[in-house]
Amino acid sequence: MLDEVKIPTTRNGKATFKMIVDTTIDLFYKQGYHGTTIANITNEAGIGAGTFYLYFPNKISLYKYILNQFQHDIRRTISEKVSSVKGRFEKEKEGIKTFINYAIENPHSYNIIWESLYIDKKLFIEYYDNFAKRYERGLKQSIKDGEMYDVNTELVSYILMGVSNFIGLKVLLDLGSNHKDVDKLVDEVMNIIKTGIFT
Amino acid sequence: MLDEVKIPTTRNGKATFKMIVDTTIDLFYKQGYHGTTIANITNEAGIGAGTFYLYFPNKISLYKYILNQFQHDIRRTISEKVSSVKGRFEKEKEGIKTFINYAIENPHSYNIIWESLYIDKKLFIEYYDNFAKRYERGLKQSIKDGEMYDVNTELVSYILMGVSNFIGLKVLLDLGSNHKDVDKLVDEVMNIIKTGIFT
DNA sequence: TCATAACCTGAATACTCGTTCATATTGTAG
DNA sequence: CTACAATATGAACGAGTATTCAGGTTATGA
Repeated sequence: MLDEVKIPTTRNGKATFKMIVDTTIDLFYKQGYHGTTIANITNEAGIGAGTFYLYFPNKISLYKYILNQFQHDIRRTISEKVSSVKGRFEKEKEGIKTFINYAIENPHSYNIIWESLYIDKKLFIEYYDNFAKRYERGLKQSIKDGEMYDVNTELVSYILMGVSNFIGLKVLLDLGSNHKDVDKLVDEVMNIIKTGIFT
Repeated sequence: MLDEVKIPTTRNGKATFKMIVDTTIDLFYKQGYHGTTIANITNEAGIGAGTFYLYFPNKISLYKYILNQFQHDIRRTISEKVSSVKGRFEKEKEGIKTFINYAIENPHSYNIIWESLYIDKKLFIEYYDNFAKRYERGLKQSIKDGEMYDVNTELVSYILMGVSNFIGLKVLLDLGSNHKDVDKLVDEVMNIIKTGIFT
């Protein structure tokens, strides 16, 4: 899946590799996976068409490489932020805040992750299944600690993913009224779902 | 946008038109928009390649036609079901239930609607913006009637859309544990979000 | 019955795209 | 300085693709 990618060893090679990846992230965001051609990528990156195949055996392997990068980055970012906060309610709030802020700072990631459903359904399922399971672990701990009612953790994790994804979508696509202050927006969202879920 | 579509007048023409639409819905679901060719459609439908262009000027116009059909159908189905129920909480429950049941019975619709984000972002924005606004109308009425706290209706509508979309996604893609009984599943979901939102 | 509008055809056209390959240029270890 | 591995090139190839068109078939209203 990823092992087909050839990581360059020299300084020049690394620069070219990075150029390909960065250019592609931008193009996938703007034109989508199917709307982006190898010619688009190599032209924009200022390299020959053949150079692309020095590092990636085909278009899909580059997509998977980028998707994987975002998955790791987004998880690391959230878990770092959340771990520095005490209490499940505050953790959830921080998690959603971080998720949405990440989406705003990396609008590319959002599009690219969702698009996996239309590139290879397995990738999409893997991603959300995994995300939900990580979520559940935290929720179960909070129930043990008595910070939360004994809810169905699986359902709650999907509910919270749904909420953060759609609020993120709203902010990203600038749907409805504008929300410049994400912190305040998330505070409001959390207030709405608070008493239903938290002790 | 839609006026380019030529609606047939004779019995034979109508049958061919319907054959094209039905076949395409199935193919878009199985192979995605970009993965489906006109040749796929005409072969599967058992018609000549040229026949396609008798009714649709191009592939995108057929996609828009199908998207529009689903939008109307899904809205009509939900509003019919919801109107026969009294009380905002029961209405919301019924709405989410109907939405998820619709998704299960028409798994094609879900895929096709979401895919709009990667075909023409405007279509996607239009769809959810519109859906949210309809949602808000109902919520505002319920606030007036004293059935609901004075919440931010815009946020609540996105929260509810997020919840129903992700629970629907979970059911459709068979993520995590199975839920054969949608009614019970939705009851559980509604219990979780109940006290936070409803009086 | 027959004129005519609606319907249908599929080979041909004019692309575009992913990928390959023979050849050329680096950078650097020894 | 040199050999050689890593890096780079872009024209050429082949497999598709959406769409057109010149010509054929059907159905129906008068």
